[in-house]
Amino acid sequence: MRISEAAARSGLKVDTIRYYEAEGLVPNVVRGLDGQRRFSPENVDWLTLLYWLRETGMPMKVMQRFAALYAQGDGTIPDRKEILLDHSRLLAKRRDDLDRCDEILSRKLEIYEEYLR
Amino acid sequence: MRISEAAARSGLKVDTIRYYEAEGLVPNVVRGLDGQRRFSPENVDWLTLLYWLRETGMPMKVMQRFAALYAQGDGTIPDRKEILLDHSRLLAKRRDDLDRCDEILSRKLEIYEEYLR
DNA sequence: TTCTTGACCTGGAGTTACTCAAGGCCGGTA
DNA sequence: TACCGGCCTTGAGTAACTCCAGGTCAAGAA
Repeated sequence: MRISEAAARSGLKVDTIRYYEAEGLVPNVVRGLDGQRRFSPENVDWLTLLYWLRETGMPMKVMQRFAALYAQGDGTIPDRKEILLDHSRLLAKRRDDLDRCDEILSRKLEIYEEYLR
Repeated sequence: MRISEAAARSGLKVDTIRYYEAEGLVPNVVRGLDGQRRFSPENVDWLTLLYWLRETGMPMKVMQRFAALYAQGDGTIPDRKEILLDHSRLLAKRRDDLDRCDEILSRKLEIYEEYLR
């Protein structure tokens, strides 16, 4: 499929996909005879994964490493697993941060309520 | 107190505090006779709030607006309340994102496990 | 008293991760 | 044939820090 559809399906913007490809984050993107990118379903799966990793705060350097491993084939699965497990721990930390912030917000809002009475 | 202590207490870095002040995010910071910033406990509370707002994804423009309202006194509390409520809704969205990503990660990890057997 | 150290200051450059705009190609439709 | 939409590349712009150079100043050591 074309880049606009890949964007719609993955959640990434067209510009971001091109940028990610240039930075080596998207292996195996082929071009048609017209020079345009063609995305396979596997490409789109990969982009979708990148979308969620980014959305939850994975730095590009890590994504780059992850993509390099992905490009090297199934032998790198243990390493990739390690990266995803690390990220999963980051998610837990972020959830804690959200809880902490929620707490602070509700305390602040209570104080506001008192002023408003 | 001095800037390094304000940084330690709020979670922000020294550089970030100076940057935030320059951008108008930190009202009422006074200077000593030596020209150095002195932070009151109220300043530190404010910085701590900014820390958590940033940590959970509030854009600087919003923080700027929030700070401007704060600087104008208690009359702006309804507006500030609105901003914090908006942010609270953003937190809920982020929690959903984390759940969604967790799901995707565990599916991916399952697939990896299968390869590893 | 002079020297050194450490914390602070400003201004400006560098970084990350996009994001947008300019200018150009190409295939399909009116 | 003329236009249009979607694609292309290159390069500039933006957000939010982050770091660095070069300088001041107060306080303790020699």
